[in-house]
Amino acid sequence: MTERISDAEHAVMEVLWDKSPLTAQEVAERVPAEREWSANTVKTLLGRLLAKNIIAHEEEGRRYRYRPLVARADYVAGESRKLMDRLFGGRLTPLVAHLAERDQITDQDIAEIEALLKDLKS
Amino acid sequence: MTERISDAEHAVMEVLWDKSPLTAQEVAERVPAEREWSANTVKTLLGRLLAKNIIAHEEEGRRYRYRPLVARADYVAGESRKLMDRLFGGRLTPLVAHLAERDQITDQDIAEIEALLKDLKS
DNA sequence: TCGTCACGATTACGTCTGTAGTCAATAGGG
DNA sequence: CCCTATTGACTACAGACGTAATCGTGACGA
Repeated sequence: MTERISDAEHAVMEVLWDKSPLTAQEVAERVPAEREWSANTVKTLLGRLLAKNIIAHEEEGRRYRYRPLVARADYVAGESRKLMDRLFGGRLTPLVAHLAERDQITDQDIAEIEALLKDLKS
Repeated sequence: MTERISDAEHAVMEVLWDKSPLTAQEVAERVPAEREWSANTVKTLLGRLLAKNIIAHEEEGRRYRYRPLVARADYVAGESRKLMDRLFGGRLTPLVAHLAERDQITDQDIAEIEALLKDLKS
């Protein structure tokens, strides 16, 4: 039942996942510079995330400190699954195969994944 | 420079990637039933995809037949890359690792991917 | 020939998103 | 004690999206 996180909201979440709790101002300072957001924009996004129950805030003097209510790993799992379901019929193999074909996989990737799979077996 | 494909538009694209060219009516018939779209909705989406230059149409008597201008593989590659960049720092290994941890990978997946990687190493 | 139907084009409209300005309260400096 | 700077709340607003009704035109059966 967790509500959708938009792209802009996601940028805010990454900041909070990296470190929390933070004040609105601290979040604004840590958001990637490319975004060039005004402090107000960040506050709006924090407000929307609050309304969606994706973050919480605790009073600290005359301001708030915000912290995530959902774990990054859960979010990431959901997004990964959605992509696999939508584009690869829910299977991981076609995803890996696709990326391999596209030369988006390096020799090092191959070695790392092989090691990973080896650990998983047994 | 290819424009964004929204979620609803993507459902239409899947139909056309599966078979094309198709008339608007044929597309409507083939769209997954869960969507429960009216024929008009499908036509609107076809119109938007046309405007975005993601599909083309050829006149056929008093109607059109629509066909994709972008390959599914290209779209899929773009979406996969976006996900990896956004959530896994652009690396494939963490994606696989994440799914493995989450038990979203089966023994068969492991075997298949191992075979795949073996082929790649030539 | 006339009404109806099949199509694409146009228009509609509420919601979500990205981005930000404005307002009200309050705490701190002078 | 008053002015100002900070901070969260509220408001704004254009563009994308999901979903669809309506309009205009040409084809086709009666």
